[in-house]
Amino acid sequence: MTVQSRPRVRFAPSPTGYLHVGGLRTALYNYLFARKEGGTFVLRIEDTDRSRYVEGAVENLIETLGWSGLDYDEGPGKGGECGPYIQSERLDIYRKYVGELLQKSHAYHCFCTPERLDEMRKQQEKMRIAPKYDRQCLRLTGGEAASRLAGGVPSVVRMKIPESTSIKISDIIRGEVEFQSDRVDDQVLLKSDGYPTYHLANVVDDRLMGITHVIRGEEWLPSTPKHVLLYRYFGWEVPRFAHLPLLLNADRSKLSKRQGDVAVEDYRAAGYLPGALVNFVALLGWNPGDEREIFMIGDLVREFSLERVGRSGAIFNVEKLKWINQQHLRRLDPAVVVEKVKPALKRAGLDWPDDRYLGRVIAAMGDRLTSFEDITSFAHYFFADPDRYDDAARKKHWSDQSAAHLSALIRKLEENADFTETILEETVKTLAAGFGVGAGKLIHPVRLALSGRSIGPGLYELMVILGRETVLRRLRKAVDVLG
RNA sequence: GGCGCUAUCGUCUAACGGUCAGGACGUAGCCCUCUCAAGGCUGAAAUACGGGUUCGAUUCCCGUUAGCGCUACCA
Repeated sequence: MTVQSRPRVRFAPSPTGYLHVGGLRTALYNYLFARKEGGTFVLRIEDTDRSRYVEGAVENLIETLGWSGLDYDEGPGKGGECGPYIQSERLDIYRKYVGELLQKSHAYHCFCTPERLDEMRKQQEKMRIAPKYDRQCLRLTGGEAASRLAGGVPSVVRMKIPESTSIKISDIIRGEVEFQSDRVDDQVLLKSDGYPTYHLANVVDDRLMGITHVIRGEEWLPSTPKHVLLYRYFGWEVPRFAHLPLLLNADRSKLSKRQGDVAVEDYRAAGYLPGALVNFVALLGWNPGDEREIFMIGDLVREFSLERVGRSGAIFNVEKLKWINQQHLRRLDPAVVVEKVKPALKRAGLDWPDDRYLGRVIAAMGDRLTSFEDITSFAHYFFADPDRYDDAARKKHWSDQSAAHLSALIRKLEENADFTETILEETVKTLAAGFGVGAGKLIHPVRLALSGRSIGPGLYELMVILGRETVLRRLRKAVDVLG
């Protein structure tokens, strides 16, 4: 019996610009698993491709992860026993382990030029065989290799894949998966620029950082045999694997830019709540086993298990996200909504008298808001006089008598001392009765005059919030403009 | 092409051999109503196909098909 130690997991993104929602979900499942099991969640930056490095991407990644509410225990800016947590700062470590592989003849130097490799692949394709390194440099004598190395010939280090064996991996989500070694390429481990490739750095770091469970996207499944082999070459215990189903575009291809927003920042900017986005992506591939759908992050921690993660890819459906966001929004304290809505209003150049006013607007909008940004469009008229009148609404609700009706209402409102919902309702209804029409014949044109549209909160509530002065101004303008 | 993964309503999913195949988003209709939301009720909507195994397959096995992923000195 071995002592069951607390699990350690990691999220290991490469800093290519922004946090992808697929990455968010991978991070989330790692986070949930760690928190649920009382383990440790590590953040590691995999920046071994210098050509793809984006300035500021690491900071942005950390910031966005923080916004999402996924706090990590060890990583850049946080420290920990196993640092540094940025791979470009660990080059010496990788070189050391490559040396060990070389010494054990589990790896070899390769001097083939990119041009030659290119040509080789073309030939293989022409012959309709699987593209695979032809091991030309494996046949080099030790002396030949040494002299080329000494002569400064550019080289890489490749791992030597054993012949005719099968590599079985056991995946928590997918069960047993078997690969034939003859189908596996002699993977480059160390590039000619001295940087490691993902495969080497990933295995070495996972080992050195004590990672017990590798929870990552399904796209890594085909390269897992290489990783398993590396663990064996080093004599290390292989961690548990869990390959997550992919997040998909509407056409079922791997979720990508160009088919909608894929950056967490995009959803943040659109006014979605972090808790809602997290709730939504959690449900893409996992479910609690019953019919609950609305979860705060703490609930997710309590309920999560890798066993309940599905195997098939899931389409990122924004409609459902909107609904979930709305569900989260209505559970929020109105005072919080007031604060959250302010930045959106400022960005839109809209002004408001005070918090009390904002509170009333939000109360009036009720469940109509599906995001904080909505207030700038759906509730625009609470902050500025309408500059145009919706055509469809006008056609439907504005009649030849409307101007006369509104003029009469204006006179009534000028006389009325009180400006309350009750009084207003009575005024409008009495007036309508006097004209011999239904209240709707007045209500709709008035709403159009006040808001420029035909949708929104109840009319009397709207009038009270706007106040007598604004109401009168807008009514007069409408009579003037709409005739 | 090779290798691998996957396959339940349009979408996210439940069912771990026996259910009228359930829920949610979306959608249609009705109710409520000054509009729009919200809410309530109702409806349409799925086990890819073909073989097995079994008294009985969504469920287990095989095949086919389809989709996706990987096949870089990218991750």
